[in-house]
Amino acid sequence: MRQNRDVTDEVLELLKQSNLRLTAPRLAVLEVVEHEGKHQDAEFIEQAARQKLGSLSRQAVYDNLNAMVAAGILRRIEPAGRPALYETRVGDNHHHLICRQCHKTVDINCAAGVKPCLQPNDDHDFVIDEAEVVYWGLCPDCQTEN
Amino acid sequence: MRQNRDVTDEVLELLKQSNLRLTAPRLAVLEVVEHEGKHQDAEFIEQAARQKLGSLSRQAVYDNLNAMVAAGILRRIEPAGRPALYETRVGDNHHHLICRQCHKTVDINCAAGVKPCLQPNDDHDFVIDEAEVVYWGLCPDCQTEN
DNA sequence: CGCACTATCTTGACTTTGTCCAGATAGTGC
DNA sequence: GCACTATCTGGACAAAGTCAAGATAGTGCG
Repeated sequence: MRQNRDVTDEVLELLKQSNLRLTAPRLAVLEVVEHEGKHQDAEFIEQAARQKLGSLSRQAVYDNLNAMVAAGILRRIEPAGRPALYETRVGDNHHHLICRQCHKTVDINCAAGVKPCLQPNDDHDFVIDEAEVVYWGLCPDCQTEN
Repeated sequence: MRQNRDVTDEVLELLKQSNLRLTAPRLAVLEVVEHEGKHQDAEFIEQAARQKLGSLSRQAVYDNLNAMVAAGILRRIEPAGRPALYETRVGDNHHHLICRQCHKTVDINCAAGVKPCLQPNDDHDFVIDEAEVVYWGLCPDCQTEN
């Protein structure tokens, strides 16, 4: 089965490079993350991908999400106290802005663009490879609701 | 019972202001977070506080940690994929640097010092109150172990 | 095309981290 | 010393995700 009409050649290439096979569950998960709106959690992805396929195990969803994060095809963000979210925009090291109330999540462009975009004054002799930034606040809708 | 010899008057004042009573479990939890080393998780705090008191329920630990975080006496950080950590240094909006391998966590002074220390180019009309930064890397020990 | 190799999927139990609930206990202000 | 209610206890429960073992199915190669 190759319903890869919705998956770019670039991504197919990435999958191949990581020895990741083109399975129906994998492509379904990928399409959900790419097209069903950004920053979805595993629960949503599971439901949507299962609907596409008819049936799909939870484990296949987690396996695929983990495999594709490891391969650099997806990016995972883990906001404090919330389930992990997945997105396809990788490689530009952008950041995230999350509403404290409704948890709406939007991308924030990173001025530097490359990791680590920030350098601490004192690195404690660590080798730092990433500066992860989460902005917290209230979205326009939640501001007026108070 | 008032074994508050190890708790500063300043903290006692903060507790009082938040209607937080001076209970043995509360003081034990506070002392652990203040003195047993920074950036400990709930599990460690529970063990250490229970040892101080003889017995202590898990729920009391979580209740106290949550209450004191809400009161601004403790700060909670939640590194991706890890249990929450607690620390007493509040009010200076410092950041954290975490080893990807052993999870050693150290404070990173924030240049600005006040929240939000970073402002995105485009705030999407959110009201942003905090920029949370986590630096990820390898600590000196874990660099050499490879 | 057909085979073998092994990545992936399925099912279902399990783990970790933490919350909810109800009743008993104990600080605190007056 | 009392009342008021914050807090503690014990135990069930919940969310998010992992582990394990066997069945299934992509893929490269001949």
